[in-house]
Amino acid sequence: MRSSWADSVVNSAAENAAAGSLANAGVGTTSAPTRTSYVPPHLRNRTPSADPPAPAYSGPASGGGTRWGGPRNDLNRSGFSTGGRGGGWNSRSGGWDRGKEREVNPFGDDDNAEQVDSEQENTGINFDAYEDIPVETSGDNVPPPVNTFAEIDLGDALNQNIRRCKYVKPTPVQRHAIPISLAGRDLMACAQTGSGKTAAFCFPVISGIMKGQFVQRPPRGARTVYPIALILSPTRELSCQIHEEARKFSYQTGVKVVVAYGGAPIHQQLRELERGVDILVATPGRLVDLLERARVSLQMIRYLALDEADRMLDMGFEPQIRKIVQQMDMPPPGVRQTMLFSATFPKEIQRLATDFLSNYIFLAVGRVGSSTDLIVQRVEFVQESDKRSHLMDLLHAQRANGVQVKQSLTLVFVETKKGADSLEHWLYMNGFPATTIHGDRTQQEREQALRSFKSGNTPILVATDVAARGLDIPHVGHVVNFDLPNDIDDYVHRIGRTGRAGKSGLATAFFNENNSSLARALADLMQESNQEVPAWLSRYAARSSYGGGKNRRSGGGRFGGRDFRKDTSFNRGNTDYYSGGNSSSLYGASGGYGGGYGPGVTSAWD
DNA sequence: AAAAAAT
Repeated sequence: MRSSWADSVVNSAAENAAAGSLANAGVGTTSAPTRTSYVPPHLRNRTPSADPPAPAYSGPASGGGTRWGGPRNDLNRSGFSTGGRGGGWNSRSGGWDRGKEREVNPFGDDDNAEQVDSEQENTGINFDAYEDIPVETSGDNVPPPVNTFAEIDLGDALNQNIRRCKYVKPTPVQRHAIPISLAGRDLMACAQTGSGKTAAFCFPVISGIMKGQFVQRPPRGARTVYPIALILSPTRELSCQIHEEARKFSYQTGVKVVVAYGGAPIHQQLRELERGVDILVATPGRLVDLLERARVSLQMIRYLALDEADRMLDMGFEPQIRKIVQQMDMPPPGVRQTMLFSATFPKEIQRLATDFLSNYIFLAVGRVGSSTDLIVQRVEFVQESDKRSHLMDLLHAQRANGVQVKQSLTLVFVETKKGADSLEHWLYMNGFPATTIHGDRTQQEREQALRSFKSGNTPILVATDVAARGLDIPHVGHVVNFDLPNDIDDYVHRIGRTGRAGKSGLATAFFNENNSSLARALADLMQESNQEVPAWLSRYAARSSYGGGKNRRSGGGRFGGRDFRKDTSFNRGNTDYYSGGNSSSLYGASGGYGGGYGPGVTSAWD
């Protein structure tokens, strides 16, 4: 049985489904297929007279609905009975009772949002660490930030979940991104994970789905589902994590969140989809599969969010993303609302991303604890042949220091999958319980490894870059870059696995001649974040030509990126990007934003 | 050159 709220509201629009592209080929409906054109969300659900032509559907499935949701009184009449569900957003206080018992409580508490669970410590965020974060916004008519959740009308159910999550007040990225998103604007946001970024794009989407009336469902029996929001991420584990968070936020809102990713049996995911989906969280490959099977249609997408957007648009992913966003049945920019989030945003990628955006706002949020350096970064010169024994020394020292194994996890990044396996084996042989996560392992093994690491069962995780981005693993006290990445942005993401949510952390890197191309960027980054830069590293940095190449900091300064529309070298002859009304605002205690790549400015990361 | 992402 379908159980997304949308299904409960209306079961209609057979003619649209029948007319809709490939998705419904062969799916028989009893109504005459009436070709209708796409109706943008802002034009839907007006008064009956403003609606598109009269509903044509008179099939056997229901007593009839209207296309695009129809007027509210109509929803109240037909929708509730067909779904057997109560409530709508206009009668929310009395509504949504059905399904409450059946929805698994993702908080694991007794359903009382007000109850304080003292056992469940630190699920929240250290908000004190966010006080003086610099924030920069640019674009036309930027909506002002909010200071409290109360200022925004997200709805009772969502507010209750916010309390359950112990979010007391919005983080900087939430303060700025939520009003922008609620205003319906497209957004390119440079913000650290672990500071409530997922919530920043989930809250407005959930709230919008709850309040919106853009409802569209295929006729009963059609196996195609029509999510209203799509969230894409570059790794399966990250998609899982976003799904888990989104489920908390949407608990008892009636908004249904489903995740789809590869490496896992597709049938269970298909079953979940058939039960109804409003928000689909997915990795690109599996989504393409679902689209080609016509099990998912993007026709009704109103919100598109790309997490780790710079990764999603880099060489490896770009074709797939273009296919999903531009070559299937997704509404174009300006019709859908698009939000791109990442901790780093190279300018080349920003330019690429404009293909997906419409009159967007750029938002940059400085690093967590920019004034207090929550992550201590160390670089040590270690020859390849000495790396293992050097790592062993670090681990022994850690153990000797009485760092509780269960309390402090160590994440070791290596360059290759083979290298990960062999290092894990060697560690294990030497008495350090370790596991590994990389793309050559089965999905089951990957998820098992992550669970085992998180639980402290194997407090050392050897990982490739599959674990570099977005994963929120509490208690990672130490990130070791056993092999340094070639790109400074990857380094930034990797060390961001520690020092999460305002907590402190340590990052150690093993550097040798093989990494000389990274020297300059690494030295700059460390200096910008007030780290001690070894003299030998500075010498390497001075020797290496800057070249303006890949390792140049994408944003410089305190942010993970700056709005490339302000960079003349990217705008020569393109006055569009200068189109007036560029408003810019700077919040924070660190003084005016200097711009450029000058030294001495605190760096942004993650 | 490596990593990730569908079967």
